[in-house]
Amino acid sequence: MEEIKTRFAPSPTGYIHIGNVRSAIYPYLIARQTGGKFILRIEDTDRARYVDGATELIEDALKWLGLEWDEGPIVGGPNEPYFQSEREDLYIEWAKKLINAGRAYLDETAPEIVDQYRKEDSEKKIPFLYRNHRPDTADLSPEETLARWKKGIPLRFKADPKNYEWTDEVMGEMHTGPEVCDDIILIKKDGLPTYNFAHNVDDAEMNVTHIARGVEYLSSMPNYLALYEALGLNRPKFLSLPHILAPQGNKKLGKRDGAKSVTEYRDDGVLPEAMLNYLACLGWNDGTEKEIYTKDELIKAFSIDRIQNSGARFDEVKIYWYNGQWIRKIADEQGMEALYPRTNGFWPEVAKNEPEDYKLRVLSIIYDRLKTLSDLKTMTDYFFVDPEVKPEMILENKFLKKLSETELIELLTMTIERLNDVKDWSEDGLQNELNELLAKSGKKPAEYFSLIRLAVSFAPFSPALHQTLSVLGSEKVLARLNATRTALSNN
RNA sequence: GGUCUCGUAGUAUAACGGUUAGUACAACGGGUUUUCAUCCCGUCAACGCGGGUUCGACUCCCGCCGAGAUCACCA
Repeated sequence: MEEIKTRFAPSPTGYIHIGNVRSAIYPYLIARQTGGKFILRIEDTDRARYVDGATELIEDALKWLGLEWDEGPIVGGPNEPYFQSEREDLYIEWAKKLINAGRAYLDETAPEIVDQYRKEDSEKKIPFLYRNHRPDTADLSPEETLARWKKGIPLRFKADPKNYEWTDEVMGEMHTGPEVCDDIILIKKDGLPTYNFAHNVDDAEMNVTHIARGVEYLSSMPNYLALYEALGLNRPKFLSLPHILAPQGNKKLGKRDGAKSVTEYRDDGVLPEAMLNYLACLGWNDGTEKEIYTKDELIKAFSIDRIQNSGARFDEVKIYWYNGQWIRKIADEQGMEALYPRTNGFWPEVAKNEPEDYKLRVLSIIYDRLKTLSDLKTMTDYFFVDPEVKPEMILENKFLKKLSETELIELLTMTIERLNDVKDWSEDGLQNELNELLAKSGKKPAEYFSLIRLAVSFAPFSPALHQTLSVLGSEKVLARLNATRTALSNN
């Protein structure tokens, strides 16, 4: 039984955004599911578009998502190197096979001339095919071609115009006619291969069994199949993955649409589990109503034939929903201690020197309000520093505005006096105290609790009152209640 | 223009000839002793159009319409 091998083969032209990372996720899942290998290959044959450091960005994103590769940069493998720019000799070798087979020719036609051909055909309203404009060098014998070929002379494939049929694992049975077969460039003027040639050579060399990539390559398939035949290669399985669509319009999501990099979501406090879960389920489902998948569950449940064949729109609102689910899932299943390390770097500046166990307690009462970890930055200040006292926030509160200032002050006084004597500041203990205070106040819960909540936090929202007070502790609570009472008195 | 692909609510999807067309996000309303959120309950909302085939079509066939991809010495 042949070992399953899949690959992700990005070009180092910048960061990986959520529009293209899915073509890493599905191959990864296929490899893991079958006990096969997942290869990372860097397709850097376009020197003009090469961006320094982009490879690291790609590696970083894959690692964060948990898509570890078995062969590729850093880890090596049996087909090193995994950078196409370092495999130049190999492509030349394979190109010579094509020359010897009479299926490749030298072409020094200037790009301007090619443009001219294109224009002429367009005016004649016939489809532009380069094979209708083959130069004289196309008739040279393999020996002559080989003898004249040197770096700097582009090499073209000699197409075999006919019907092609193949199976796309996602799109189904495909067939095209001879009109789409053309002479594609194999080796460029700079001596490096084009994508069209290099990736086929590499996939063959690396024994890739499943080629997954965006649907934009679907229309190039006949030319690739011609190449397979000319080289005597077996066809792997092909998966054309539909595009992830931009928020507006129906076009493929790209950087121009503001597609964020995968790691930008990491920096915003999205968990990799949530991102992987969401992206995997954007355009795939297992037929059940299950929504939340761990990586292992995805590996187990994934199947190629349930990949959606229409484009799916990326929904930032839903990724945040997934993230909230995952924050709670980790806390509830693995404990707050497991979630806590993930919050590193997401606390407000004022929490910098606070003890870990205190922050852990804050997290434990506020985690179910988080959509992203970075919400901690804006939601927890008052746990670490005394809030600015703003009497108007109390006076204008929808539940409190009907109470007089005198009443408010009396309620605060009553609370301060009672809490002064309380020794048990546990959540349960405070729950009881607050219930008794509420009864004694004669106010509605919304009135009394809102007052105390605002008096100690001056925040638009906060966790349950007894939890908030318990975590803050008697000293802070009493000081803040006093400060608020003083401010109201002076108002 | 040639070739190819796609088409269920605002979004993501289920259904694989017979269901009141299911689910999730969003929106809206309600419930849980305050707020925000979680959680729970509910409401709104979809088969692109037109022909066939069939006792019966979201499902099969044809046409149309709409959307997208591709036609580079970019990948």
